[in-house]
Amino acid sequence: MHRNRVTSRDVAKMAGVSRTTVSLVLNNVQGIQISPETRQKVIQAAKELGYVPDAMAQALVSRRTKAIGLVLTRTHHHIATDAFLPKIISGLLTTAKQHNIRILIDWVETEHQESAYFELARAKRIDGMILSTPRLDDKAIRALESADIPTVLMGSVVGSTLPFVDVDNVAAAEKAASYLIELGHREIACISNAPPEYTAAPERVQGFRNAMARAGVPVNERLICYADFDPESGYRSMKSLLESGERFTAAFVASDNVAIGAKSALREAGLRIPDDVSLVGFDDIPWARYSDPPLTTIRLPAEALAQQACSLLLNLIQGKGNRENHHIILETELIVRKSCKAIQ
Amino acid sequence: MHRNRVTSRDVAKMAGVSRTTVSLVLNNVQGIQISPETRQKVIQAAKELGYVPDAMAQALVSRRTKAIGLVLTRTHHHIATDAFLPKIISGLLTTAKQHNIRILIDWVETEHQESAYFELARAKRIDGMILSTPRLDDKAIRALESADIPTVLMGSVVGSTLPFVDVDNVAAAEKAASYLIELGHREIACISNAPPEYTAAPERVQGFRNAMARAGVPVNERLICYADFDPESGYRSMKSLLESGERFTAAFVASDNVAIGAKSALREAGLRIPDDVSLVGFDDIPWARYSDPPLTTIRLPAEALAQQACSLLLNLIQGKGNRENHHIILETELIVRKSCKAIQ
DNA sequence: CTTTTCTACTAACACGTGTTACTAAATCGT
DNA sequence: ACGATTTAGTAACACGTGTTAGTAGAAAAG
Repeated sequence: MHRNRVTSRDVAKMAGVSRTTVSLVLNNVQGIQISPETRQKVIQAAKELGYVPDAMAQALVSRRTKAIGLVLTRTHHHIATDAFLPKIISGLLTTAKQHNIRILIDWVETEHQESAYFELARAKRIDGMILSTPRLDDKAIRALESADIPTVLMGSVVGSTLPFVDVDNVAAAEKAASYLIELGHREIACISNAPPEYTAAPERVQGFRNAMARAGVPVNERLICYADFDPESGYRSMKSLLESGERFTAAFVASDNVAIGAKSALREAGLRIPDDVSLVGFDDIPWARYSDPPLTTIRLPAEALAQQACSLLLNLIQGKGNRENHHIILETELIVRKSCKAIQ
Repeated sequence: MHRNRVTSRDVAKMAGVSRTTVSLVLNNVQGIQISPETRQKVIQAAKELGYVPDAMAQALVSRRTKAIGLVLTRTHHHIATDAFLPKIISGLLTTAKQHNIRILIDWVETEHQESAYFELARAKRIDGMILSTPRLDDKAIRALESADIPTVLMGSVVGSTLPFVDVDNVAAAEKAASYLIELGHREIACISNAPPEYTAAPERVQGFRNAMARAGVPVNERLICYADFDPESGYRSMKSLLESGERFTAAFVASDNVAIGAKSALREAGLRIPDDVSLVGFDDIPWARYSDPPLTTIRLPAEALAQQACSLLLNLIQGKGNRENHHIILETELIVRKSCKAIQ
C-alpha cells in the first residue's frame, strides 16, 4: 500500500470530527466534554486504521522525547568485556518500561567529551542522561553541572553536585578486607578494579587501607595495584605481583571480572585457592558462584542501582525535588563462599 | 540563563540573514550559491551561540530519526545474565557511530509481541530495527516481513525472507563435535544453549548429530538436552545428565555461559576436566580463556556479527539493494585450549 | 422573551527544521 | 542599451502533533 502513513487527520476524517477532537479523545484529556458516542467513533476509527501517533511530532511539540540516554565513556574494548553491562541495561529497561520510556545508548569518545555531552543535550534527543562509571578527571562533568539537562551519575564523583546512585565503596571494601583479616591473614594483596582515575578504584583501595589500619596491620604498598576492568588486566596484575617476590596469603580483588584473570595467574603459578591464597572478589557477577572454588565476594546490587538511577532521573525530568542533594547509596553484602581459608 | 533554547532563527538574526540561509550553510547544501563572507558569518554565529539543531524537528521533517532499535525479546533475567550482550552493543556502537546513528534499546515482552513491534515501527521512533535471538515460533516475525520498517535478524529463522546475519551453527557445532570424535570419544553428551524454540539451539544439536553420523558413532538420545542461556541452567542440565546414570567421556556445551554452570556440576560430582570428561564450549566469551582449564571452544565473532547487522540495516534504510536475499554468514573457528584430552 | 451558562466541539497557532519556488540585483553577451 | 543569464538570497510551505482561545447551539435562569 502506498498510503502507509496514518495521521491523526485520517482518523479525524474517518470519524467525521476535527483533528483536535481526535487528540483530546486519544490522550484522554480531563476536564473537557466529549459525548460518549463521538468518543467511541474516534476510538473505533483509530483502531481500525491502526493509528499510532508520530513520536517525533509529539516530542517536538511537547519538548519531551520519552527517551533517556545511557552514556558510556569507556573504550570499545572495555565495553565489550564489561560483565556488568547486561545487569545495568536490564535494570534500566525494567524501570523505563514501567514509565513508557525508551533507552538510548550513546558512546562518547574520551577525546571529544566536552562537546559530545553538550551536543547530546542540546539536540534534545533525550530528556535526561545517566553517566556510567565516571572518571575523576572528567572535566565535562563540571560543565554538565551548569547545563540544563537532567543528569544522574552511576558512581560518585567527589566534589560534584550532580545527583548520583552508588554503593559505599569504601565500606564495602572494608568489609571484604576485614573478613580476610578476621581469618588471620596479615599479608594481603589488593588489586583494584580500575585505574585510579575511575572514582570507585581509589575508594575501594581506601576501604582496604581502613580495614588494615583498624586492625593494626601494616600495609605493604608493593602489594597494592590497579587493574583495568577486564580479566586480561587481572591476569597481568596478579602475575606481576607474584613476580615481585612479595609474599601474600590472601588477595582482595575489587572486581570479579578482574578476579577471573587473577585466578588464572595464580593457577599458572601452581598456587591453589584457598589453600595457598585466599581470594575475595567484588560485584558478584553470575560467574562467581559457579567458579572453582565458588568465589567469596561483595554483592553489588547492579540492577537495583540501575533502577534507582532511572527513577531518580525520571523524577528530575518531571521536576520533582530539587536537583541537588539527590544521593542514593545502596547496601552491599559479603557473600561468603569457598575461596577463603583461615590461617592457623 | 533563561533563554536556553537556541534555534536556527537566533543564528539567522545574529548573522543578519534568513533562516533558510542558515540551514543551507550549516548543512553544506551543494549546488547553491552563498558568498564566502555570508557563509562565514553564519558559521561564526552558530558557533558563538552554541547552536545544535533540534533532532526531533529534523526527524519530523526528514522522516529519518537517525536511530536504530536493538530489540530484545527475552526475559528480564536472561538479559541480565547474557554474557554476550556487551559485545553486541560494542559492535553496534562502533558501526553506528561511524554513520552518526544512535542506538535505541527496546524490550518487547513476549505476550505483547505482535502489537509491540508495530507500535515501535509506526511511531517512527527508529529508522529500522535489529531483532536479537529470534524464536522459531515468533509469529510477529511473519508480520514484520510485510511491514514497512527495515528489519535485520541476528540469528536466522527458517522460512523467513527477512535479511539476517548469523554464523553457520550447524557447521560450527559439527566442527566442535568432530574434534571430540577425532580425540577418540564416542560417548558424548550435548547440552544445547537454549530451548528448542530459539533457532540456534536445534541447529547446534543438528551439527552435533551430523558429526556423529558422519563418523558412524551412534547417538545416545538421553545424552542430548537443552539448557536455558544462563549458568544456572547449565548446572542443572549437567547435574541431571550425571544423575541419569548414562556414561559419557566428553560433552559439547553449545554456550560458554552455560558451560560455566556445567563445569561447576562436574566438579561437584568429583569429575576432573579433561581427565574424566572433555569439554568443548561455544561462543568464546572473555571468561573462556581464563577458565580452569582454559576452555576449548568455538569462537563466534559477536562484534563482527553486530557490525555486519548494523551495516546491512543501514543499507536497507538507505534503500540500497533489494530487501530480500540479504543473508550474511560469518565464519567460526575452533579455539583449541586445554579442556579436552584424547582417549587411549 | 432575553440573557446567561453549559455542552460539544473546532479553527488556528506553536514546536524547529528542510526544501521548493520565487525575486531582486548584478553580470554578461551582442 | 537591452534582454538573458547568473548570483545571492528569501518567503512560504510541509512535517504531525498538543493546546489555547473561541463559537454555534441548546439548555437554564431571570
